[in-house]
Order: sequence, then C-alpha cells, then structure tokens
Amino acid sequence: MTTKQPRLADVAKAAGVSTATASMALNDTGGRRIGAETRERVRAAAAELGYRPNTVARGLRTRRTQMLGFVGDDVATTPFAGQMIRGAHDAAREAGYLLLMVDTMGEPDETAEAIGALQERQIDGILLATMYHQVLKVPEVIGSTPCVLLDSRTPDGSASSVVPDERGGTLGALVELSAAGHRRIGHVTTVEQVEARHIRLATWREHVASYGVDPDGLLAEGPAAMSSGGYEAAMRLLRAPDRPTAIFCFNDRMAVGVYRAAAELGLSIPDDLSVVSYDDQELIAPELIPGLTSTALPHYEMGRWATEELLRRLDDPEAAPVQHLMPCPVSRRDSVAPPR
Amino acid sequence: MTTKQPRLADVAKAAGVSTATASMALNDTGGRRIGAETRERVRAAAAELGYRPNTVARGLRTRRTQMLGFVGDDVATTPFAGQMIRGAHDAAREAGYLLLMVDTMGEPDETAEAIGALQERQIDGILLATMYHQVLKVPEVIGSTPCVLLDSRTPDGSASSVVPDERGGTLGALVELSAAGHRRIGHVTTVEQVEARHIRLATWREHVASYGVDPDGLLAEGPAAMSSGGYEAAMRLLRAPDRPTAIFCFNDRMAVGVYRAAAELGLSIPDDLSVVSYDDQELIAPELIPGLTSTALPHYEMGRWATEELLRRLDDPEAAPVQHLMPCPVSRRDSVAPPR
DNA sequence: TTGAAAGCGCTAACAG
DNA sequence: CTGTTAGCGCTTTCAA
Repeated sequence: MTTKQPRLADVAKAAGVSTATASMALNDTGGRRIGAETRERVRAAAAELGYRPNTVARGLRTRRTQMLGFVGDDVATTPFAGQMIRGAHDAAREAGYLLLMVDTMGEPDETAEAIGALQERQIDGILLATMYHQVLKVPEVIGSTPCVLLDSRTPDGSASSVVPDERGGTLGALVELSAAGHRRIGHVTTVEQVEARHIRLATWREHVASYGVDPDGLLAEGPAAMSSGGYEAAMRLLRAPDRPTAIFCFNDRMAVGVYRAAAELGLSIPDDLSVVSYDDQELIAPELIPGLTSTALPHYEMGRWATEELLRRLDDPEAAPVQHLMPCPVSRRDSVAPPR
Repeated sequence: MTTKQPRLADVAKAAGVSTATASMALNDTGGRRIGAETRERVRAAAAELGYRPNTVARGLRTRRTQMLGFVGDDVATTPFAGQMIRGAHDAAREAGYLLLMVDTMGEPDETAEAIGALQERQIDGILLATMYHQVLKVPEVIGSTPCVLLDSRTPDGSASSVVPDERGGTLGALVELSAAGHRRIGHVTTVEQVEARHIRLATWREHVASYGVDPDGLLAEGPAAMSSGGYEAAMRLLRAPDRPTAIFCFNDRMAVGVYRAAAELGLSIPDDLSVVSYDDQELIAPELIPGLTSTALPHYEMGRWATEELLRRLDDPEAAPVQHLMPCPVSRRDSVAPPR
C-alpha cells in the first residue's frame, strides 16, 4: 500500500484554502495575514495527511536548500574526523540543516571537483575541513559560495577559520609538569614539518628557557606515525648523561614509544619520569598504564564553531571574516609526579 | 566581481539553439536526435560560460536528486565508522551520487526524524548503518524509499543488507592457531549480548570440540570496552591448572588485556602463548608487540556493497532483497607460534 | 485576511 | 534533427 506523498495542494484542499495561504500558515510567514483559526485548520490538515514539504521545490524557489557541504581531506582514516563531523552535524541539525559530505583523500583536484559537485546541488555554504592543522588557500572555484575553514586557515585571513590554540594547549601540558616541580623538561617531536610541530616546539622552547634551562640537548625527534618514532627519540633523551625528569610528547602515539623506552630502561612512570602529551586520543591516552595526561584537540567544538560561523555568514555575507582559536583542554591522568 | 551563474538558457542562446536541444545535447539524452555538430557547439558554449547544471531544478523535474541518505547510529565515536562511510562515499561518487549524512546517536526517535529530514530532501535512497552488527527492524517511516541495511539485517529478510561473515572470520582466526598445532584454544569473550559474541562463541565452541577438546573451562568473559576486561578474563584462564596454549579474543581491546596478563605471568607471546583476535583495529593490532594476528571487519567493503546494492535497487525497486555476508580477512602478524 | 497567478531552472512530451 | 510548451511543488508578489 504505497500511498502517494501529499503535496501542499492536497493540504490546502483539505483545509479549504489556497496553496498560498497553506504555505504561509505552515511557515509562519507573510506577517499577520493568516487568521489564527485558519492556521490551525491548515496545520491540522497537514498533520492529518502526514504532509512533508518537498524541499527541492522549495529550494528552487527560495534558492536555499538547507544543506551545507562538508569537504574533508581524509574522513576515513583519521580518528579525529568523527568528532569534527559530529560537531558540524549537530550544529547544522539544530538549525535545520543537513550535511552533504565529500572526502577528497587530500587530492587538490578532488577538492575542486567536490566543491563543484556541491555547488551544483545548490548547497547554502561549505565547510572546508582538514584533518590536521594547516595553512592553505581557498580554491578559486569556491567563487562566492560562503565558506569556513575547519582546522586550517588562510595565509591572509580572507576566510573565516577555526584552528586549535596549539600554544595555549602546549602551555597547559607544560604547566602540569612545571607545577609539579619539573625544570628539565624534554621534548619528543615529529620530523614532519607541520604547523603543530612548529608551534608546540617553539612554545616548549620558550617555556623551558623561561626557567633558565637550555632546550638544546633536551630535544629529540622521530616520525610520529608509529610509536617506534617516539621510542627511539626517548631512548636518545633518556640515555643522555643529564636526562630530563619529564618529557612532553608531540602526540600520544609517540608517547606510547616513550612509555616503552622508559620501561626498557627500568624507569617507572611517573616516579622516575613524568610524561605529558598532545591529542588525548581515546584509544591511547586512557588505555596506557599509567593513564597519560594529554592535551585534547577540540575537534567537536571546532566543528560546531565552524558551522555556526558559516550559518552566521549566510545571513550576513559581508561580515568580516574571523579567525578563531579554540582552546585545548588538558585531560589530567596519572603520568605526572614531582621529580625525585 | 560576482558574476551570475549561467543558466541553461544562457548556454542555449550562446549556442543558438533552444533550451530543449541544449539540455539533450549536454545530457546525451533523447536518442540520436541531436546532430554531432550541434552537440559540440552546445558543449563548447557550456564550457565557455562555465555552466553547471542546477540539480535542484533538475531534481524537481526528474524526481531524482542524485543524493543518498546515510543514517548512522554513531558516526563520531566509532573508529570503524570512517571506513564504512568512505566505502559508501566512494561507491556513491563513482556513480555520480553524494551522501547526505545524519547521525542518530543511537536514538530510535532520532532515526525516524532523520529519515523524515532526508525524505523531505528527496534523497533517492537510504543507507541505514549501524556501528556494530545487529538485527533490527526498518522503521515504518521509511515507506517506499529504497533502503539497504549496513552492518545489520532484518529478522525477516525484507530488506537488502550486508553484515560481516563472523563465522568465516572466526574460523579464519582459529585456523591460524590450529594450523600451528594448537588444540587447547581458549576464548576470551565479551559479556555484552551482541550478535558478534554469539556467532564467534558458537564457532569457537564448535571448532575446539571438533578436536575433541572440551570448551568448558577454556572460556572466560569480561566487558569488552576496556582492556581490563580482557586482562581479568585472561588471568582466570592462564592461572588454571591446565591452561590453554592459545587464546582467541573477542576483539583487539580485550587482546591488549590478554597481552598484559601474559606479561604479568611471565608468559611470552607467541612462544608460551599464541593469541589471535578480531577487529584488526588500526591503532591496536599492529602496534602491540608482537604484532597481533587479527581478523578484520570489512567495513569499507560493506559500505561499498550496500551502496552498490542500493543503486541497483533504484533501477529495479522490485528486485528481491538480498542478504549479503562479507568475508572477513585475517591480518597475519607475529602473535602465533606452535605450542611447546 | 485571502486567492490567483507567475515563475524558480530544468526535462520531456509533442509538434514540426 | 530541432523548437515550443507544459509542468515538477513550492513561495511570493499582486489584486481583491
């Protein structure tokens, strides 16, 4: 029994009014022209028939589709992607929008393609999301489509964007250590030349120097993709004559390697060595023993903010772009103790 | 300099033809009525103007939007979600479709809401995805919208669906052990009463029994969410008088606990104890030392299959629903050796 | 306070 | 082989 979807005309007929009146009654539009009694009658008829507006037809008329494009550069393999999408999704839904998702696998050509495909569908705006913090130019093809960058920013601030406050987050982690009394704080960083590396490294350098400690000799690097990078780097640091009493890791995966190195050298965490890290990854930080104190990347919040900003810009396309820094909260666990 | 988007009429005018001809020329439709020369002229004009069809207008006319709804029950927090989405996304894109995503956070009311929101947007079909294998009924509100279940199935086979071949995957893992010579194979399972538990447990029971080994006494269970569940269960198994020479774990997280238990008891993996597991989670199985042999859940492939099946059903809505079992391949690593 | 009618941009049936 | 015309279902003037 597949009944035909009712159209607005059906509702109007059932309520004994014109489609114009029905439309206005349902949308609360047209000022105070619709009588309260009429509105009720229309509403009742719509509910009775199980009417759902056809947003394609509406979109053709209003040039608004209530859809936002979400262009991600690697939705699948990045564990953070979910939170970012979810933040964007929630904010969108609350405002009556839905997300059209495209994954570009990081290929620039794909990005242009994706933007085109979204524009064909008349999305109201686009979220351009990257899976790690970077600086990039908005593709030309975006044209006048409203757009907000998620986890990246433009060199010139020409588009609204939100990125994590890496500096603040790094300081948050370091303060966990210095508040416990550590001064010789080592840093295990990644070899990849990414924004996050530069900011975390510079902030760490500044922080230890502020205690009169020389950062050189307390720094080691390795590839961040697997824990072995952290292991090797930590080994170098911990076997040095004047080893650090604490280590700040570029990320949780490297911290896994640091834990392994410490264990191998007979150093107990946190008694012989304190460790803090970045990312606060769900499957890692709380699973390590002892639990790893780590600064979280606020993916959910960034997703939300970007969407809310995009929605704002839909109403006011001329508003000045804003560059937002999202705070990175520290998840405190059991990997920090005073030095002995 | 925001130039107005060109419409089909502009292309037609530029090419000196009617909009009907332009439409057919661009879409290769209307049989052999369009002259090759005309088609070229239209194509050139379109390219020249940078014409992109307005798919909203087209959708209103054709009642096809080239969009698929993807309803997930927890996109954000599940590490597998990405692969499933990506599989669906790739298959959709290849066919010229885009995915409209909604996350229901597992709430049934949200699911009905989501389906409604998607139907309003006239999506051509819906993928109903769950983040773990389960049996459920398709919500009434789906009506006549074509629909395929992803990682779940209906009790009555009334809708097409794809789920992992848990039985085959379990056997694959167990054969790794028995081929190495193991007979006393223990099983660490989850307390949660999910499909996966039942199938893996039953298959294991059958397998060890086929070697004349009594499964009872080789089974232990615990919560699967954290590794401690696996730790406790393994402890019980490994401290027993006649301990197993190998353990098959419900999933990788529990395997982490099994590794810890073995280490604590001074048992080396794989020499004193072989371990195999399920899920092949990216951040766990290859990161453990030694690398964990684990059966993978084919999320990408399931996402693809479901989408391709949905696309098939769009062309032929009357086709009989099909229940697909997707094979689960084993990722062989270093956690298995012959018993000594 | 309401109805009639135009039209969003496209495709498809019907003429020519 | 091509043009004319009539809508798809909705919103929004313009009249009444």
